[in-house]
Order: sequence, then C-alpha cells, then structure tokens
Amino acid sequence: MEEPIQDLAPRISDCLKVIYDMQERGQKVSTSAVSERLGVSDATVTMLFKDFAAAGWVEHAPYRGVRLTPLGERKAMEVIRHHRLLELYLARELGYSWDKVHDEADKLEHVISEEFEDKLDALLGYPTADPHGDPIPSKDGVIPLRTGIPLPQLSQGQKALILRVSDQDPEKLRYLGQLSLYPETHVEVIEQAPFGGPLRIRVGEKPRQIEHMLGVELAEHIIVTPIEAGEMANK
Amino acid sequence: MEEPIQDLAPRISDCLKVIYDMQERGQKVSTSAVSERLGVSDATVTMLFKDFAAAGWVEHAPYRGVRLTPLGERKAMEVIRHHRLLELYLARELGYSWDKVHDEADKLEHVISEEFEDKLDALLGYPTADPHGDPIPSKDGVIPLRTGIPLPQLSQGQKALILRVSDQDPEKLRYLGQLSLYPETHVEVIEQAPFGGPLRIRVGEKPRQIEHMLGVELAEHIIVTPIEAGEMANK
DNA sequence: TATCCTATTTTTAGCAAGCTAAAACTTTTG
DNA sequence: CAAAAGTTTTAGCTTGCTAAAAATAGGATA
Repeated sequence: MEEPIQDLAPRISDCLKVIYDMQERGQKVSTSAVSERLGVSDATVTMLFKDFAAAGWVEHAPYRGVRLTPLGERKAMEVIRHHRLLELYLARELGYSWDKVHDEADKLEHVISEEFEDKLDALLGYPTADPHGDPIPSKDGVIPLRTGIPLPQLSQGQKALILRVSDQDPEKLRYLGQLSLYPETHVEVIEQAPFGGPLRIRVGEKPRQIEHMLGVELAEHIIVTPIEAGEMANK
Repeated sequence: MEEPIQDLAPRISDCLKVIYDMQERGQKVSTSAVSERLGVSDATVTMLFKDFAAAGWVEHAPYRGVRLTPLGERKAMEVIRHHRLLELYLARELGYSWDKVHDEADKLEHVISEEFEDKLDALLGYPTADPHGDPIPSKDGVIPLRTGIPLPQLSQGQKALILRVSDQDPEKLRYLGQLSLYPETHVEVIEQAPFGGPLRIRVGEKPRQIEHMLGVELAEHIIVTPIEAGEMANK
C-alpha cells in the first residue's frame, strides 16, 4: 500500500492512470469503460476495482463504478508524473514525434527507477508540461493548473493560445501536427457552422498564418486560453 | 523463432546474455552456474535450455551443459547491443556512475523499441564500446574485436592502456573508479609480488600519476593493451 | 576394471498470478 | 415491470516458477 510506485504491477499503474484520466474528463468510471481502454475483460477490471478499494485508493460502489480517494489521486499523480516526464523526454531529447511518445512512454514507465526519473527531471529543466501540454505533477503530487476552454467554445474573432491537445490517438495527433496545432501556438476561430458544424480557424502568428477547416470532434480536444489584444501587440 | 528480440520474455534474453558472457570467458555453461546468476532454480534453467535447443539457439547435451550455435550467438548479440548502448547512454547522457548503469540497463533493455535503440545509437554517435570498455555489437551482430591481456600478465615496467574493465559488481567498480582505473586510462605495472601477490601500479599520464596497490583478483578483470614508447612521446 | 558414491541435472507434481468465458446477478430503460 | 444493458461471480485456463524425487556423469574406491 505504501510501496513505491515503481513496484506496482504494470496493469495496476495503467489502470490507475485510466481512472484518473476519465475522472479528470468528468466521465463516470465504469468497469466496461476501463476494460475497453486497458484491453482486458470486464472480469479483470472488477477484480482490480476490488483490490484498489481494499488498498484505499478508490471508493467502489458495486455495479456503479469507482471514484478516486485522495490517496488514490496521489498514487495516480506519481504514475502520471513518470509517464509525462518520459513523453517530454522522448520528444525533446530523442526527437520522437508527439504521436509516438505515448506508446513508448507506456512501456518505459514501468521499469524506470526513482533515480532515472530525477535525472530526467533535471535534464529537462524541471518541466511543467508534456508535449501535448498536459501538466506534469511535481514530485509531491501537486499538479500545475492551467485552465482553458475547448476550442469550439471560443467566441468568433477571439484570438487564443493553445494550452493542451489532449488526445492520445496517434492518427489524430499526426493530423493535428500537420495543421501545426501544437501547444503554445496561436489560433483564432474565424467562423463556426451552427449545430456543431465544423470550424474555420486561423493558425499561427501574423506573418505566417494559415486557415483550416476542423471538425468539432477534433476541436473539442484542443484546449485554449483567450489572449488580450494587448498581449498580441507585444509580439 | 524469428521474432524480434524486443518480444522475448525478460528471462529469455537474460539467460541468453548469461550464456554468452560465460562462454566468452571460456567457462563451461552449466545449469547450476546459470541458475545462480539468474537467481532462479536449476529446474527453470533446464527448461530454458530445452527451449533454447528447440529454437536452435544452443546445442544441449543433457547433463553436460549448453553451447551457443551461430544463430544463438546472433540472438545474444542483439540482446547485448541493447544492453551496452543503454549503459553508455545512461553514463554519458544522464550522468550515471559506471557502477549503476548495469542494473538500470537490465530493466530498460526489455522494453525499448527498435526505434528507441536507433535513436540512442545516433545520439551517441554510433559508439563501439560501453562505459566498461565492453564492445557494442553492430546492428548486424558484428562485434568490434579489441584483444588485450589481463593486467597481471603485463611485464614489469611496460606501459599500457586500459581497454576493458569487465566486472559487473557495483562495489568493485566503485572501488576501481576511485583509483581512476577506467578504460582509456594509462597504467603501468611497477612490480608484482610473486605467487599471485598484489600489484604495484602507476595510474595516469605524466604530470599527474598516482601509485596504488591492487589485488590480482581485481587486476584480472582489467584488460589492457601495451603501448609503444613511441606512442607515449606523441602525447 | 568394475562398482559405488557424490555432485549435478532432469523430471515430476503442483503452486500462484493473472487472465478469460460464461453464468449469475443488478441496474437501467422502454 | 419486463427486457436490455451492464457488472460481478464462478470455474477454469496458461505461464512461469519451485521443491522434491528420480536419473545421470564421472571420479573415487576396491
């Protein structure tokens, strides 16, 4: 229960990660949803839920899913810190494209030592976000909060900065990369077709801007923060 | 049988590595010797030997051990390449001391992808030796040969260059590191006590040389190549 | 030279972890 | 309130391992 996170079986830390991820998105954490994401049977997840409840990581209401306790959240933070540090490392130091970092980090995170993590952290300059803009928790489990809104909620004509692109599907990431929709990029909604229709957006800063069409499906995963006109002038 | 080396179970590649290592040292590869190094029971190793024989990696004469086939040697090269590239990487890029690289590499080598390996290789400039001076096989399994002799066989007064320090014991490595006995270091035997007595050695180059006493036990693992007086003059 | 003894190796039987298919059971929905 | 959808339980599989029993090699002994 108080064992270091490295010693958790891979399935256990993977499951913790999925629970946290779903909960962060405000979704209900059900047996079937988790089993699908982990690629195992429902029966397996039921057992994991029971084990987690016994360890005090979740509250488990049988037949209606699971919710992380504060302890469980702390454990999840450790797993996620490992994962995101590795993602950033793979992208920045080894030149991985952002659609490939997730899978490789998934394998590495189960074997690296505390010392390895510390050295990565230092090498990367104690970073606070991974290549998708997802925040990297600090060593003591504090997650740097940067709130934003999904791109489709941006009012027309409002300029904004991309904070996160929180999708894991390599295909989609590759596509978004082609449109230069990375974190820290400037973006503006030119118009949005009604009833959840596609968006017309302008990407990039003044000299080199490009327009694209983008489905809401994808746009929902792009989290942005509006920027004042004043801030633009500085550039 | 023709599956990529990454997909081998950890135990299998570990075993392959141990077999290669013992054979390279000219030792007989027996069930009990391998089981001891892997930390498993004899029964387990017997089964591994049978599996390896079935895969065509070794010739297994029951009750009298195992010997790698050419195919088995190729497989072993792949495993060892992974391991040594990682060792060098950990030491050079992450600042690990040479006594810690082995254990961390042992864990990492089972999960890294072919792409990861390629990126490491490039990042390191296609190296040919790890931090202990052990040769790194090329991608097609060719091992760069650099022959040398154990330090105790060096004639007195003969100057030499350290090629390899082939020991895995962290304690010993740490100690040898304190004496600056790393690969590429200059060393000279001042005198050797008879009947396998300790050596008196001079370490380093002209301006900054230090003398040490060293037991034969340890010295046996230091592989050196004599240098001509002429070569010295260049420096 | 034949046989015994001992150290080593292999075989056997069985354990534990981690998983699944299918049956049994809830909850939700029409 | 019945059927559908989702969850848990049950029974049993596979993998990888081990302890103990059986088998063997190879030198010691007579």
